[in-house]
Amino acid sequence: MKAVELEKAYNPKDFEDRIYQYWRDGGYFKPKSGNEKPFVIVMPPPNVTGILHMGHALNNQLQDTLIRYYRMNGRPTLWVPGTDHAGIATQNVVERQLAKKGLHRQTIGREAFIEETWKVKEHHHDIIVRQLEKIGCSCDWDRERFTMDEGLSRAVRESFVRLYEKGLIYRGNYLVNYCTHCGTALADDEVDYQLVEGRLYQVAYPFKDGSGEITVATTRPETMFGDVAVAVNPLDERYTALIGKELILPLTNKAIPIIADSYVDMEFGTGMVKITPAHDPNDWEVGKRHDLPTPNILNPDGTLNEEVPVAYRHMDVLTARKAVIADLTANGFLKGSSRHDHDVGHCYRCHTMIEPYVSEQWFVSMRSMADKALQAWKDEHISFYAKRWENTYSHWLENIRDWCISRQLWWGHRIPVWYCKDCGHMMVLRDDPTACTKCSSSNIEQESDVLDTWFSSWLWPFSTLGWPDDTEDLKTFFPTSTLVTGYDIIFFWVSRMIMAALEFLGEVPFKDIYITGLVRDKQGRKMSKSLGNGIDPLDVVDSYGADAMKFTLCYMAAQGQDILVDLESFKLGSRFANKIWNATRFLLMNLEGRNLVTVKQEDYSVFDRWMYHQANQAAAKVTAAIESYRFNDAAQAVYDLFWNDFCDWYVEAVKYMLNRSEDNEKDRIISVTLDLLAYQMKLLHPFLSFITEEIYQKLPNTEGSVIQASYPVWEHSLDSPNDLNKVSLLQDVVKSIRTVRAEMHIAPEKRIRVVLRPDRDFQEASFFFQQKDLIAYFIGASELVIDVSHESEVAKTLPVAGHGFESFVFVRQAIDVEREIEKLQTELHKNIQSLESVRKKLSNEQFLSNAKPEAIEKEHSKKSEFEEKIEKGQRHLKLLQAL
RNA sequence: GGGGGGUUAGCUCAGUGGGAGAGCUCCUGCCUUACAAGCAGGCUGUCGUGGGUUCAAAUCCCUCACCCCCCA
Repeated sequence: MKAVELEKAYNPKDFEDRIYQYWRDGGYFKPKSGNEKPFVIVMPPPNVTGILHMGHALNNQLQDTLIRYYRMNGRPTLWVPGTDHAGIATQNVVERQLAKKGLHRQTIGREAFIEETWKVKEHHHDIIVRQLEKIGCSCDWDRERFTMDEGLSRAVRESFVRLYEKGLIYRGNYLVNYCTHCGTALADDEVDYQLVEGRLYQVAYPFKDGSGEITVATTRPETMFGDVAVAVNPLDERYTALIGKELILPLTNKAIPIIADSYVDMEFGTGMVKITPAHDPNDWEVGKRHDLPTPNILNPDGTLNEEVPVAYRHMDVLTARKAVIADLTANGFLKGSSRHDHDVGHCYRCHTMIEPYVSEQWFVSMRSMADKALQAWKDEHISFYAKRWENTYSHWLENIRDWCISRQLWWGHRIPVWYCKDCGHMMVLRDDPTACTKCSSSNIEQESDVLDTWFSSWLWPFSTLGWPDDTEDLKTFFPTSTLVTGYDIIFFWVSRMIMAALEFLGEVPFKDIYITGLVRDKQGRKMSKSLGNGIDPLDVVDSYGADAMKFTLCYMAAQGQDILVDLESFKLGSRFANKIWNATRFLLMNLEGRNLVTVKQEDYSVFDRWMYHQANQAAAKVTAAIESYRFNDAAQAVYDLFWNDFCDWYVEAVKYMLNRSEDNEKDRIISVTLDLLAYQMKLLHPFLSFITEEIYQKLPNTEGSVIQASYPVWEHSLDSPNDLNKVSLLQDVVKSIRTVRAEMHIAPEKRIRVVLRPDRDFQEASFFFQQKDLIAYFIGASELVIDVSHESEVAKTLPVAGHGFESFVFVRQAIDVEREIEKLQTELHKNIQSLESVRKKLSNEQFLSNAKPEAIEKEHSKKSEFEEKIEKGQRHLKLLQAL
C-alpha cells in the first residue's frame, strides 16, 4: 500500500466548503426513514435582515452537535432551518435605505414599500444562509421556511381566526407601550428598561376655592395636561381631610379632584401623585378604579396634540418638558426639584423612549393558555437545561398579561379582519373576502395593522411542518425533541410556542429546552455594535476554520454559564484540529509498503487494549454528556482522549514499535492504529465536523462518510481495567524518570542508566520485563535493569519512589545532595501528615459506623499507600545521606 | 420591592458529600523528521466572609460582603 499524503499544514479552507457541498449534494441532511423515534430540532429563526453574531454561532453549533450525534446514533434526524420576517427591525432597515434615497414609506405607498421590503429580504436571506452553511449547519435546506411564506401565512390566519372564534382575541382602547420612532405599539416584553438620569419636580397645584395649594412630585411635568386627578394614600393622615377637594391645574383652567388610592406611596415625594391615566400604566389602573377620563395629549409621532394649551402643541415631549418647567417657574408653581434617576422603557428595536399611549389595539387573552403551559411544566412534559430557567418560565406565566398583537406597520401579516364601509360589519376570515358577508357590499376594507412577528413565530415548531394541514411531516416529526435558544427570548418565544402548541395541537412542541449562555467579550460585557466589541463568526471561520469555532464553543459551553471569548480564544479548537490533522498525517505516512489486515481482539497488545478501553470510556462519557446537554464535558472527553491518550502515549508507543518490528507486526500495528483513528473520527464528528469527514474519507480502512457512520457506543468487550492499570503503571514509571531528567538538567540526547525495582510483593513485576525496551525508549535509557531480586548496586544513584516500584537513576553529574534531601524531607513530611489524618479517620468510631463501605475501603488503601511512600522516603533519605 | 446567578491557580472557567482540576499565561529544557499551532518537565490555591448540618463540606443550609442579570 502507498502512503497517503496529507498537506503539511492543517488548512481548513482547503476542504470545508467542499465537504459542505458534498454533504448537501449527497442529501445527508435529510432525515432517513425508519421506525426509530425521530430526533427533531427547529432552528430558532434568525431575523432575516440581521447578520449572524456569535450568539447565533453558539446556538447553531450546539444544535448541529446534537443533530449530528443523534443522526449517527441511527435516529431519523431532522433539523428545520428558516428565518423570521422581524417586522419592526426589517421595516427600520428598509426605511433607512429609502431615506438615503430621500424617500419615505408614506410617499411611495404601502404596496411599493412591501415590494421593496421583499427585495431586501431576499438579499439578506441569502447572506444568512451562506453564513449558516459556512459554520457547517447540517439542517435540511429543502424544508427551509420563512415566517411570511405562503404556508406559514396560512397558519397565522388559521390561528388568529380560531382564537377569535374562541373569544380569546379582542380589540379595544387600552394603554399600550408605543414607540414614536417606529410608529407602532409594542408588547410589554418588547420594552427594555434602562436607568435614566432625571429630575423629580415639586409642582404646586392650587385649590380651586383659593384656600392655598398642595405640592405633587413628578418626573414628567409635561404630562400634566393629561392629569385628571391627584391621588393620596387613604391611610395618609396628612391628607385625609383634603380628599374630594378640587384643584386647578396650573397653566390651564382645568379643575381636578383629589382622590384616595392605596397605590400611592406615602414615603415617595410629597405623598401626592398626579394621575395621568393616558400616559402612565399605574395611573391607568388608578383611572380605571375611579372611573376617570383618559385624555390623550400625544400625537402618534410623540408631539403634544390639541388637548394641551396652544403654546405647547406640536412640541415633542422633551421640548414641552422644558417649556412647561420654564412656565411653571415663571408663574411660581415650581417649588423645587432634585436629582432622580429612574427606569424608563425603551424600544427593544430602536431604543427610543417608549410612551405609554392609549390607542385601539388587538389583544390575545392569555390566562387560559398560560395555565395550560404551566400545567405542562408541572406535569414535567417539558424540562429546561439548566433547570433554574424553569423559575423564569413559571414566574412569567403566573403573572402573564394580555398580549398586544397589533402593530402599526406595513411589513408583516396583515390582520385578517375586514370592515364593511357601508354597514359597518366586521369580518374575521381565513380567506380574503370580496364582499361584505352581511350586506354584500363590495365596499370593504382590511384592517390596516399587521400582527406582531411573534404571532407567527409562536407557531414555528408546527407551522414549519405543514400545520394547519395534517401533513406527513407533522405526523412524523411533531412534537419536536429539543429547542436550543437564548434566555432572552424565554418570554417572547419559548413560552408562547408552548402555549400555541398546547392550544392548537394539544401537545407541547418540544420536550427539552436548552438555554445557551450569552457570548460575551473577555471583560464580560455583552457584545454590541456600539461597544464595537463583537466578533464576527465569519472572521473566526476565516482565521481558524469552522471546526475550531465549533469545538471551542462546545468546550466552553458549560450549562447555565455565559461564555467569554475573544478572537484568540478559538486557538484552543484550532490547535486541537491541527493536532488531529498532524497525527493523521503521520500515521498515513507510515502506510508505505504496509498491508491492512483484520486484527482479532485476542491479538491486541496491552496498549491496544488500553487504548480501546480509553476510547470506550470516552464514548460512554460523550453519550452521557450529550444526552444531558453537557457539551463542555463531551468536548473535554474527546479532547483528552485524542490528545493525552492517543497522541501522547499510544502513537508514541506505535512509533517505537513500528521501528523495531517485522513486516507482519508492522501491518498489525498500523491496522489497529488506523482502526482507532477511524473510531475517534466518529467520536469527534459532532464536535469537529469538517476535518473528521475529510480525514475519514482519506483513511484506507473506512467506507462512505463519517456523517452517516454509526456513533461509537460503550461496549463491554472493549472494557479492560486491567490494561488500564498496567499502562498507568508504565506511565508512572516514565513520568517519574522524566521528572528526574528535567530537574537534573540531563540533556535530552543523553542516555542514562536506570535500575527499576518492583516491590517484593508487586503483582505486575512481569509487566516491567515485557515492556522493558519501550520503557527504556520513553525515558531515554541506555541501560534499564529490572531488579526483581533487589540485588543491584544502587549506591550513588538518585532514588525515585513510585507506587509499587522504585527507581534508581545513575546520574553522572554531581547530585546536589542537600537539595535532594530537602525535597525528600518535604515530601516525607507531607506523607506523614496525610497518614496521620487517615489514621485518625480509621480510628474514629463514627466514621467506621457511618461512612459508606467504599469510603472506608478507600481510606485503608490510602493508609497503605502512605505507609509505602514513607517507608521508601525514609530509606531513600538514608541513601542520600550516605553520599 | 421580588426573583435568579456568580465569587475556586495570574486570567477564563470546570468540578454538587469522601485525597483541589482544565485551558491560557508564566518558568525551565528541547526545532527528538506528525505537529514550535509542537514535545518534556515545573510553579501557583485561607475553594468570597462568618456560622451551621455531617464521621466527613469547594460541594448541603443560614448570615454577610461584593459583582451580574431578569421582573415590577
